[in-house]
Amino acid sequence: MKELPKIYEPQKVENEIYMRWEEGGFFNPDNIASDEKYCNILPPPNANGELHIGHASGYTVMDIFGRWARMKGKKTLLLPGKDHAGIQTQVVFEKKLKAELGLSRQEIGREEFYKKTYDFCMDRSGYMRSQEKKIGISADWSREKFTLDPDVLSSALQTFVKMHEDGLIYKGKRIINWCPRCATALSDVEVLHKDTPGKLYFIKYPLENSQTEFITVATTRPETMLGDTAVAVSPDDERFAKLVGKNAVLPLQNRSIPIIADQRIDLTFGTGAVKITPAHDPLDWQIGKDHKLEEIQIIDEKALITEFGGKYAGMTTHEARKAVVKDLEKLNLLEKIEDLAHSVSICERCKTIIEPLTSEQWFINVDAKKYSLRRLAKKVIEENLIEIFPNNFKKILIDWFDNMRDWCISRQIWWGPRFPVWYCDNCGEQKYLVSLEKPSNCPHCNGTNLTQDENTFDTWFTSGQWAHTTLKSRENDFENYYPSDMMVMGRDLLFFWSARMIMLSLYATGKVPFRNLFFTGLVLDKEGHKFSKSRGNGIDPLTVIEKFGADALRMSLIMDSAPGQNSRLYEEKIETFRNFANKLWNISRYCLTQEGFKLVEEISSKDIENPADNWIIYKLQMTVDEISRLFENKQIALAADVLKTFTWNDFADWYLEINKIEKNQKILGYVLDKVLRLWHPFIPFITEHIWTLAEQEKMLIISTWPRPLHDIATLLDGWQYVENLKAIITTIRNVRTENKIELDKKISIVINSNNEAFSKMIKLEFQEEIIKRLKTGADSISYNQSESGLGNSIKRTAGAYTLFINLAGAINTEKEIAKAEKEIASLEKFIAGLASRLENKEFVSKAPVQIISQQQETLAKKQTELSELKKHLKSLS
RNA sequence: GGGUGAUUAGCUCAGUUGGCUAGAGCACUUCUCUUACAAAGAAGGGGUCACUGGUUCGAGUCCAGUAUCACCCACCA
Repeated sequence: MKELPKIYEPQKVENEIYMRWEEGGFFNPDNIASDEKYCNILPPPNANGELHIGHASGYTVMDIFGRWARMKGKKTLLLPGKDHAGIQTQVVFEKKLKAELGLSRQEIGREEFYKKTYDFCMDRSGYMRSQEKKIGISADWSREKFTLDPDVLSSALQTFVKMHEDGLIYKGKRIINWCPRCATALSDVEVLHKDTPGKLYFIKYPLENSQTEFITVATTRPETMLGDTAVAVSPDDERFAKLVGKNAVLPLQNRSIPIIADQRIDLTFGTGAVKITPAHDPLDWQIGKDHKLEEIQIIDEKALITEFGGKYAGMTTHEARKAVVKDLEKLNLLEKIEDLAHSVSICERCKTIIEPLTSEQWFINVDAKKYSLRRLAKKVIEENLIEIFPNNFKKILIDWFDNMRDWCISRQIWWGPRFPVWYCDNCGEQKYLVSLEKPSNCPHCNGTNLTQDENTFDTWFTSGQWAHTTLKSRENDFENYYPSDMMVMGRDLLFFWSARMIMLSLYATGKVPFRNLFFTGLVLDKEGHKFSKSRGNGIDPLTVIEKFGADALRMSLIMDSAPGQNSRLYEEKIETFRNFANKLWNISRYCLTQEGFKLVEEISSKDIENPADNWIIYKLQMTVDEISRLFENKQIALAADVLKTFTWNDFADWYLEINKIEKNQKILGYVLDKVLRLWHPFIPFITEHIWTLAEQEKMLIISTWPRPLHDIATLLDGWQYVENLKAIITTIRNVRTENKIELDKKISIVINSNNEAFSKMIKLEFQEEIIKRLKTGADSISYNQSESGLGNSIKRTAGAYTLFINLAGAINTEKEIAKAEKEIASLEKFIAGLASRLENKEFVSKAPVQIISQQQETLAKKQTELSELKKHLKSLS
């Protein structure tokens, strides 16, 4: 056995291990023969940058479940990919183009821009792929996909064609969210709302044919009055009842506009009268539709005032607001201005203020007669055809579907797939043809000059189909792996992505896209802030991996947090898991350097030679059971915690120490074998590395998950013996520390027990040797069933035994008395509580028998302890 | 305006179907470089589980309400 370093050095082994996994073909499910399958289509990160810690967090969760499934013998497919990320990538790449070449996209033209952006995405994808490998994700790279891959895309566009045939698609002029900077329409979810201090302007609109009467409206956006086509009041508002049906004169524009009544007006807000601008406000647009009002577009797509804005034409909205307010003041029509906190819509990508505009766009009717996307999506969730974890997200998703409005899917950007919609130059835009391929001629007039629709798709239209389109390009994959078992995503993608995937996949395939939907929380910095570029608090996964190793990063991302709950990440935390990895390394180092050591896959009951073997096998059995149960419940953080306790506190702290004295290499090899397997999904690199050092033939990644060990463990008895032994040792150490006795000063111990447990001390020599050598400093141990002549010793209860520890005069009597008194007080209190509970008739009649007998046992034990302690106190004073 | 989550040790957080005196990591105190590991070992100290009620034999856990914080949704002009 070659010399092993004292410190585990992940940097030296991780790359090589990943390469061996890849070359072994273990990520490709085709190489696994099994009837059981497991599939997780990985969420595609945006191919325009690099991985951040949030990606790493999600990937870790996915990989843990994936490796677990693989070890359970399932044909396991983790399918990776990248998203072209329409608007975001265009924003990123335009900036890059400007910074590096000083060019705008208009200057290089649509075709060239698309080509350059594509190359950019390919380049980033390559880099991001290398990052994903560093994290250790066991994905099948031979199946990697990009949302713009021809097969993936064509499958997604077919859904559009089908939807069009089914009447779910319509094109229409409607009010939409317009980002003036991105120069495109946005869907509702791409708009953020930000509370901002603003002003509420009260403007007097003169009544028609009157010099003295006015109706006063309140608005936060006075410039939009240029496009007003009505004033609305509540039908229940008596103040204005007599004005309904009359007209007002729109100041500055001198147009006559009707005063109408509408249920949607809140008579308690402002003056109760609202100016209606159908072209520039969503609610006004609705009201305008219902009252057949004219729409006057006075703000254009660059957020400038149009020709319909009269003398304000060409101004920005900001300039127009100032000018309008000033002019109204001059006319004495501005009644007052109040401060008002209200919420402003901004673009999710560039934070520019959204201008609501009416515009010709493509929409998906999410509640069509023939097929209601949102109702059917809601139904599968209600019926638990998709299990959502944690479950509280289920209600949020259902509520969202209930309130969902039609989905605007057209964008006026260049980066992304164009609509498969064709217009004939002859027939014009009124007649169009939907077809994946460019038609050779127009079905209406046979003309051959056909041009494609300029619009590109909302990026969520294609990524919303990722769950099934990715499986369509290889024969049988769809049949084999759809629906997938697991989908993991950050909770911030709840509406953007999970909702769209459920709707679109359900529609396109008739089946749910996945059976389990697992939401992860956000990863925050040490202070609980989001990681962001502007804050400059980002943690680069690669830097962390370089410093602490991928395994430590993985552990720190999934442990100490509850599912769906946000968690914090910082160096000290990662360090503790790096320390754990090192602990596991040294445990293995000890094992591997033992004479004749090897990993052992199976044992039988006759391999158990001493009580410690018995004990550790029992503990291992409990751990395997517990971890398997927790995995089934998707509680991976708790599973890792249970395993950590077993590894460190049971195996390393006790079994290894005892093993140095009572060697049984077979059990040692067996336990380490199981420990490595159980840890592998969490920390694949170090476990695989140790596995290799142990000269295993097959790699750990494809080894089998430990079975429950009941067949062996049930044969065992007396495992509690070691628990008692631990108590004895701990008690002696404790007494030593309390009395400040140096370890090299030897003490003598008398172990006394007048109960049955004493007779159960199966192997006295074994016990004696261990007590002496496990840092107790005991040099003589004797056993006695009577207490006479032990008055000079410190007396302690340890497990089923009473110890008399003779410190050879070093005893601090005063301290000992104080301690005994304190202990007696707390014991008495505890016993009183327990006794009264056991005397309670209701408790005895209603509580489960198990609980009652447990508590009776405890009571008896504590009562004995108390009386012993009292005797001890008496002997001291 | 609606919703969700959080509130447990000095700090960061676990706590599964309600059940023995509520746990971990970090930090803290004392001791130890003992032949796997000082990135470690040994022994400790530290908590009215935000508050008020309720259900229950039994509540950190379930229910109702209150407070504070965080996040999400929303067409309050």
